[in-house]
Amino acid sequence: MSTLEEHLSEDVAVILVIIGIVDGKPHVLLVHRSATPQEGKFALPGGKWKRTESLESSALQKLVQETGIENLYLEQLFTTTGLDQNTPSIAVAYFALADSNSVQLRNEEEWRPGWFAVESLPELAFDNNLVIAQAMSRIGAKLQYSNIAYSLLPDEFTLRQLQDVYEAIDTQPIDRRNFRKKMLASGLIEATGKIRRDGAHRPAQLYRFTSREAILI
Amino acid sequence: MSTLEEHLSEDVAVILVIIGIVDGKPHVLLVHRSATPQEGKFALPGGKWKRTESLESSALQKLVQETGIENLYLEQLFTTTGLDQNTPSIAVAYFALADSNSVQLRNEEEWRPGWFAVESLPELAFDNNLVIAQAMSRIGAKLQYSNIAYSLLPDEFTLRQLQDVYEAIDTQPIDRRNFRKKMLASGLIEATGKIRRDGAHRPAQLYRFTSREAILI
DNA sequence: TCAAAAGTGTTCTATCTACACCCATGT
DNA sequence: ACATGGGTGTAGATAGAACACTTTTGA
Repeated sequence: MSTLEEHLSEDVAVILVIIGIVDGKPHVLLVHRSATPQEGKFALPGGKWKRTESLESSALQKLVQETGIENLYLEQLFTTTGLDQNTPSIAVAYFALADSNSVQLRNEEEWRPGWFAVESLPELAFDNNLVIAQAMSRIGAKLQYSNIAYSLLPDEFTLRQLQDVYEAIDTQPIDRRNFRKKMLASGLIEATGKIRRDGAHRPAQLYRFTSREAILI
Repeated sequence: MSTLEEHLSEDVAVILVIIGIVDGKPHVLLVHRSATPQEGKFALPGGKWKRTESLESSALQKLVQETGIENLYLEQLFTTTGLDQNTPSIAVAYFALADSNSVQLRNEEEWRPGWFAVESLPELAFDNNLVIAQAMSRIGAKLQYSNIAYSLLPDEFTLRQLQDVYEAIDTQPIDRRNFRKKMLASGLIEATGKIRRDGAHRPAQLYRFTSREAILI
């Protein structure tokens, strides 16, 4: 890569808001900045856009690198300027949804990636707090009229797990009976026929999403 | 500006989907490309991002240049790569809504800007047809739960004019009585007390938007 | 037998849809 | 007087919200 191209590639960054549910609450994957600028702060994972590929490819590649998973829901959020006041640059933000139990965090001394509860984040580098807030807002809206929750859960799940995801994002309780009716009537999920025993109570039926591609309803 | 900076600035473009209603149908403002690449085709107006300002400022400046209006609704759509296969670059697309009767088109021989009906567009430069389709989809959705229609109309308007806007975007007829009830109940508009006479029929009351800032409902 | 979560139906309420007639004006 | 678009109310259908008891299991 020529010196010119190296310089050029610093102009455009891709950053990722990777959301997962941990302990029933939405968490975001953050890394620790060990280099300037904003050294010592936590920040969203990201990288430079490689001019030889599309933005989407760059984001997807970073997503796989951070989570070890291939088929997560990934959507562009927006593009901002001025991450860093000193060097004019633009950052294209994406958000992704992941089943946190399936994610394999990178174990790197330099970055120390980890899950952080969205409701109690520290002050992050750049405008990352704002970017995360926007992502949560978009996810909340989109949960209501799409099946993107598929990306927050394992292939098979109980209706209670599904409801937990909705309640974690909406942060308000949902009536169990109405939720079941609505989800089943939507056609987005179907029973697998299997049941799961996990405690001193009636076993729960397992469901799956009828499609694991994003669908608007 | 140094040679390096000139080169850098070519990497990021801002393009605008400016939508207005002409003859009861949605139209988009296009310009004629008189230079390579894609010479001779029509395209969305746009320009290079100036690294000394924010993306939003660049878009707004271009918007004023094309329409002569300051306070239009402007929203970022998304960012794409590969407008031109040869030189890797990214384009940040915005859409704006304008009262076409208030717009003063630039009268430039080189660009020849004009309004084109969205439903019968020619093949445009780059992926502009796709960008416009996405903009229309977003506008259609947003009309339902916001007041962005304010930007498509003059300050004072009749309920019929407002309904025409909605029908032009949705491309399906709406019941007049239900529409009036819903709009008035929403609180987004209020009567001005004035009436407008324009023909051999009962005069219509004029309304205004209670707010000319974007509001979600 | 007890605790804990799963499963299930009905009533009420609010919202959306469909629909027809009179009113004010200019010609 | 007539043609044109503005203005109004009601009834039926649909979707969402509220709400309590029985079932199955493990300890």
